[in-house]
Amino acid sequence: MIRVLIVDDHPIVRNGLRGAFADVPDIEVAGEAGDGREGVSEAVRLGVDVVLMDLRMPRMDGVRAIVELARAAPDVRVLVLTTFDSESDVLPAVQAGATGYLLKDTPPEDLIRAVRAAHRGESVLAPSAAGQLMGRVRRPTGLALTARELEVLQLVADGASNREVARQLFISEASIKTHLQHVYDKLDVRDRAAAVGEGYRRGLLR
Amino acid sequence: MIRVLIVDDHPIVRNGLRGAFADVPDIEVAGEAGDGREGVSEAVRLGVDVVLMDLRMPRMDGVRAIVELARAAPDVRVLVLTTFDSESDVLPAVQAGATGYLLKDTPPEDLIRAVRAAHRGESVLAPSAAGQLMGRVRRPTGLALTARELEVLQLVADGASNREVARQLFISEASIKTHLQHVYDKLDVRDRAAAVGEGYRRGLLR
DNA sequence: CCCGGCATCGACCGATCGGTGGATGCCGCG
DNA sequence: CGCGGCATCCACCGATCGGTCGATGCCGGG
Repeated sequence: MIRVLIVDDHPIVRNGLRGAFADVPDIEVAGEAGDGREGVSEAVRLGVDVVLMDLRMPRMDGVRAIVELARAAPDVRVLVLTTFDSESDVLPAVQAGATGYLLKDTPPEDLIRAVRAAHRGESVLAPSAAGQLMGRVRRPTGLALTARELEVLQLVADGASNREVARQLFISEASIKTHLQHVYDKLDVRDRAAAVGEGYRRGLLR
Repeated sequence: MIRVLIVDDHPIVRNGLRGAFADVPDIEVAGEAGDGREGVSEAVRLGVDVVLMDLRMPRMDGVRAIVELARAAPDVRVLVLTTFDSESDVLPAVQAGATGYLLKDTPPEDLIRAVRAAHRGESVLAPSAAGQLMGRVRRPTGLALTARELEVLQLVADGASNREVARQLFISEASIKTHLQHVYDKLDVRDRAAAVGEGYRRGLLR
């Protein structure tokens, strides 16, 4: 039995979702919540397996709630269920730890499959949401620093000055400056701090 | 039936593990591999559910194998099973995508439970490994930048100079420098690039 | 009520960095 | 063979940054 919590600020939506699972034998709607804060506490209190989470809500938005939930109950799967016209929150939600991202116009049968999949820990993405992530993942491939440039950037991110990087790589400081200039050009930034920031945001560094 | 792959460079260890699952009805040892590279290809070829992975191996180490596997077969759960005296690889392994981290002195019955748990997507951590992660996760809480300091650091990470940060926050450049000095002290770094790097590594920035 | 943390601001100076315009050698590709 | 990409190196200069004194005002806890 998969225990589900419905978190949405519209009672009508909650009822609709509850109805979608009414005839499903292996899924039980264990509770409902009207905002993010209540969603987190209820998820913990009820010990649910999957949370259906809206994003735009009062008191605490869905992304924030996902973050809190990830800390309070890491085993709980969060399925984001948002309105069809707002697909721009995919990245924050996934980064926050959402297991899936669906739109509210998803057919009930697909929704049921998604809950089962989320319960198994599988990612469930609406096609449009998948596209958002693809673009995010593909970037590192498209924009490539050379091995040397990346090496230099990594050391800079670890706090090394140009001189220290030069010593560690057994080349001159002038070369370091050249490499960094190339990094700045490629990442479209103007200083080392921004380069480090972009490096992390693009997944080049870790 | 949970299909398991054993990846370890010691045949004796592999035999020992295989034996541990001999009388377990819901777990089937689908194959074995002697190094990371073979582990990845066998996991894909056999379509297993859970991989028991050693870390120190020839040709391709376990962490690297986990990374490859996460890309080639994201649904496969990896249970790291390493020697008792080397607990320092917890972070890399978990970051790479390991579902669990156990030591080789784990009793067979616990190991069996761990495989079932991993199959369900639950995290399984040896107590000592859990401690490693706790420390990592607690840091952001324990070491807190003030809201203002974080705000400044975020802007710096986005490429702003001190002057630009000052303008955006409607305060003087001198204050920015002071805030940054405090950030350097708290993060134990000496320049803005390293501060940005530490900020990302500690999860303060995103 | 006083102390400490936080945020704000100023001044000074040396060190470092970023920008520019070069240069060389190696290697692979057409 | 010539071209481009990569890595290496040099010099110069202005801008920025980091380090270190200092200071003020606000606020909340002991």
